[in-house]
Amino acid sequence: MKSAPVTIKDIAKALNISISTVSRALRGMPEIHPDTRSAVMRLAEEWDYQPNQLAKNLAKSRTKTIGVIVPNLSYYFFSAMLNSIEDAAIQAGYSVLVCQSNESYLRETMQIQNLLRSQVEGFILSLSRDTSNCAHVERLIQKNVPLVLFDRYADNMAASKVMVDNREAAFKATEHLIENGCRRIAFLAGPPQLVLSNQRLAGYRDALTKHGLYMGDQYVFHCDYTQENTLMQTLALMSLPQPPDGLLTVSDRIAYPAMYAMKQKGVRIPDDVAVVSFNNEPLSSLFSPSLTSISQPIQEMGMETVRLLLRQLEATDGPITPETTVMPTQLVVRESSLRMKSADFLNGVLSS
Amino acid sequence: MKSAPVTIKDIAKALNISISTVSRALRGMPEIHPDTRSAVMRLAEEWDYQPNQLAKNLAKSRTKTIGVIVPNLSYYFFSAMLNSIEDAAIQAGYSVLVCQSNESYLRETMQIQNLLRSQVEGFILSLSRDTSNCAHVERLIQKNVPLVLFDRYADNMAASKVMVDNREAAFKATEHLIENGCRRIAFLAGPPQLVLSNQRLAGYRDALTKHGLYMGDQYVFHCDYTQENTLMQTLALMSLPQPPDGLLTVSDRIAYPAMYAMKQKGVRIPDDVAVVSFNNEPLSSLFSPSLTSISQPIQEMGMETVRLLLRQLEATDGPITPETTVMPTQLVVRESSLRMKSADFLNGVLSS
DNA sequence: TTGTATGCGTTATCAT
DNA sequence: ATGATAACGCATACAA
Repeated sequence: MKSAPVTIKDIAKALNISISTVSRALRGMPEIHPDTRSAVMRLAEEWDYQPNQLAKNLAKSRTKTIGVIVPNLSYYFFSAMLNSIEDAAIQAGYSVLVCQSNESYLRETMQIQNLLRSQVEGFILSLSRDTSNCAHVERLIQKNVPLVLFDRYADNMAASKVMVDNREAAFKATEHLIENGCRRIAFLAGPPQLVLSNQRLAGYRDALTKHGLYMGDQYVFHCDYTQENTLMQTLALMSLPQPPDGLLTVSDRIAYPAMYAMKQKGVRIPDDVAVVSFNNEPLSSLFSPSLTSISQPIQEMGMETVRLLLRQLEATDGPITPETTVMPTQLVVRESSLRMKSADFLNGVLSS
Repeated sequence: MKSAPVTIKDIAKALNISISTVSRALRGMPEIHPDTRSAVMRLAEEWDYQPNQLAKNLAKSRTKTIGVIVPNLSYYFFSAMLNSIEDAAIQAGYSVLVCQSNESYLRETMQIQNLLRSQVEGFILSLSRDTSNCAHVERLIQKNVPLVLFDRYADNMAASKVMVDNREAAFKATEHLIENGCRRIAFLAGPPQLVLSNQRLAGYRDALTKHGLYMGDQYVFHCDYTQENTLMQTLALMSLPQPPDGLLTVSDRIAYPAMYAMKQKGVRIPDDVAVVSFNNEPLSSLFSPSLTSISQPIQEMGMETVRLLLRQLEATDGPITPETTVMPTQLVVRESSLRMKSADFLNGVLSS
């Protein structure tokens, strides 16, 4: 039971002037007489007038709003990206509508439709785990709706993308394990339909091959990002006839339960199994052992994503050719992968 | 550069009928002739017609939308609450607009204003860390805008609230520490302006007093929820002339860095210091030692929050008297607080 | 400097 | 069963 909100019509009536004058005064147009303006402002203030954004947007046929859909905001990576995206968007005068797909293809499709109906002018999108069919995204592209994908994208899509060099990152992570004496390196991958998971898998294979350690994918297991599933996959991995002595995981969120399961089994980290992961969440440094992880430049990725979208939003002449930005990663070495032999340690100390 | 979206007017023109007929057909009104309806539907489908939600809402003067403002979605508690709230809201035919205050009072005020302008019909709100002045919320109440606060609320506000029994929870957590042999129990509290922090502080004091262990607040330190600050406070705590042998923290998010700092200092957990915390995040069971924590019924809290809001939204006769729901918590005991003396252990084994 | 009139895309109240 | 037409709250081109 709330009273009807005050409109410019109310103000106009009270002041005995026309609504257009009120409208102009409120928006600070220069042609308005100072007295009129101050009278309008006073009343608006006093009545706590709030412009109706719906009406405003409808009248201008513009919302200056972009829709953001991510799989799940409880993942550090996505909530951090959201913050970065929001900052950049606000900076550019846009506001943001956020939705979660909850890793569901169906929900993703519905969210796109909802946002479309809410007249968002463009999309920033990271695909759900269960999205293999991309017809819904293709339709956006066909309609020339400005769109940028980040992190979780699909191949063969004529859309702008922002991502890190997943292959290279996995390659250097794997090499790091090799340098630390690992010979049987396992990979806890993500769902097979995730491009980024496959790219990281490729980097992992390449590194092993380069060092003559590739023995097929017997050490590759796929996880679905849930804790239970990861625990199971890890146990399966460790009960292999020849258990691994090194482990690469596709995400910190997978590394945590994996490390837990191994510790429960009496496996020492890094001595028995060295671990490297992806994402470098703030928590990864607090675990014991602290977790070596690939860090992504989240801040910059968010800004870049918005930049690519703005380029499309503000394009005047025809559809824009999609751009892809590949950003660099950094391996943050911590305890979970450091197996310093005493000789190496001494060398390190002496040479510094 | 996207082409103008199709409207009912376009469909009407193409079919040579009036827009009202199209509108009715699209909404499945019974009075429409089957042939007309199917013709309209066909074209709408073919052209991928999307109703303009702005226009719809403006015409109906209803948005069926509720605004949710939380401090930060990267906290597990808040993103989990959001999921629960969204589910319940959708269930009731409402959609949700989410905003983060980023723990800033200013931002919180702006978000409220933005949501108000977007014509949300009600608010679900958890106050920012920096919110001590509550004029912005009071104004909502004065305007009779439906509103429910959860978790982070302020006292003396005539609004509906959902929370857990913080005092009781802290009391039983502290008693648990005492039962496990702790005699000098410290409390890493949150910012002093957070009501929930003070309530937990009260429960902590009461438990100590009851057992004759209260020695003033020399063991109470306030954290601001950042990792760095928590590390510092923990180090300060441990360098007290008589360091604590038990630790209660106001949040898992504070417990993680605290445990990390202690381990760095060679403090053994739980032997030297036993730890109990709040929130029972999924990760708390993966740390080593696994973390004893107070669990809140997030799913139920979200549903209850929405229920209280709906009661206001759908009230017809005058303003509703605010309701407060206090929900139960559960102490989930794990390794960080379990100091089983060998005798107890044997008893436990023998009696089972 | 101000007012009038029209439109934004839809719903809803009249008629017909 | 369908068609005009007036809202909804605001912006804006055109008049005055």
